[in-house]
Amino acid sequence: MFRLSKRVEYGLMALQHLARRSGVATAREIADASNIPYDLLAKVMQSLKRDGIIDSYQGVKGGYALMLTPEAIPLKRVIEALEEDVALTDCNANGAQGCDRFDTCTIREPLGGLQQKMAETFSGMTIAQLL
Amino acid sequence: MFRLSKRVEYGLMALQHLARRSGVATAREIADASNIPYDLLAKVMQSLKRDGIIDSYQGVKGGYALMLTPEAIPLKRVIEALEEDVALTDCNANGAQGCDRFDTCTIREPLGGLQQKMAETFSGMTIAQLL
DNA sequence: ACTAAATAGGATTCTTTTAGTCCTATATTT
DNA sequence: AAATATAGGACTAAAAGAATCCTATTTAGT
Ligand code: SF4
Ligand code: SF4
Repeated sequence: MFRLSKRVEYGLMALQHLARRSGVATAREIADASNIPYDLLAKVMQSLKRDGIIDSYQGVKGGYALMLTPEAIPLKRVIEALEEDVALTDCNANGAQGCDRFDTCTIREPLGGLQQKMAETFSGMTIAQLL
Repeated sequence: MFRLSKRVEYGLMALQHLARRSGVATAREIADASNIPYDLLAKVMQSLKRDGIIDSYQGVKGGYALMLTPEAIPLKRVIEALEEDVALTDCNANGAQGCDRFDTCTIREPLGGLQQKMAETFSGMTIAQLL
């Protein structure tokens, strides 16, 4: 329980790699360096690109590069770029539609506070702290 | 991602219920009150009992009651009583056996720190804060 | 002694999520 | 034109999570 998904782990490794080399790196290069499945990493990179955390260059000599300084990339952003529905509870993620018990639930509000604290923790750590 | 398991949600509801009534309550009563599947709750209660958070009484007029004051039951304990392998990463949960990349992994240590912060968050909130 | 109501716990099944793979299209450099 | 990259859809496999079923044991009350 509470595991970071592989997508997120791979994403962090990739961002760390990019931050260290501060230049362009290909998905293949990163996959080889970190021993992660290329196909999966490719998807992860695409998601990070869509979010605007990294930029991409196609074709030969292409690859990926950071769009921001490592200090400006909190883990929270990385996680949310790679996973939808990041939340402690269904209600927290999708409101009343997320859970039948929404109206009667007696633990919903306190858990909302907890979620808040979690978010702060993940906002407080950045890629810079992985270097 | 990051969802509390149903076991944990149900466990928290049950503990809240017991804390509010400060006496004995049956699994059936709690299940009905909170709209949760009885069979599943029954397992959850057994786990909480094994951990020593609650006590149980068998037979007619039996049920469950808190062994501790609500203030003395941090969420961390509840979660760990109900789930094994609570950790952000496989390595964090099972050490080197948990992951092939253990030796070469470059994000392991920083994530360890993050896990630490998470643990503090969950230690800092107790059942008393659900009342 | 018997019955009813409760916990204890094993085993199994169903569902959902996560991880991984495969294939094709498009862009760009040489 | 060929080689090397990203882009992205579709699919499959594996694992985790949730729920259910069934049987045994304990205990209060009659
Ligand atoms: S409303 Fe209550 S039961 Fe439903 S998801 Fe939120 S916390 Fe869980
Ligand atoms: S060693 Fe690295 S890859 Fe393996 S589980 Fe830990 S963080 Fe993830």
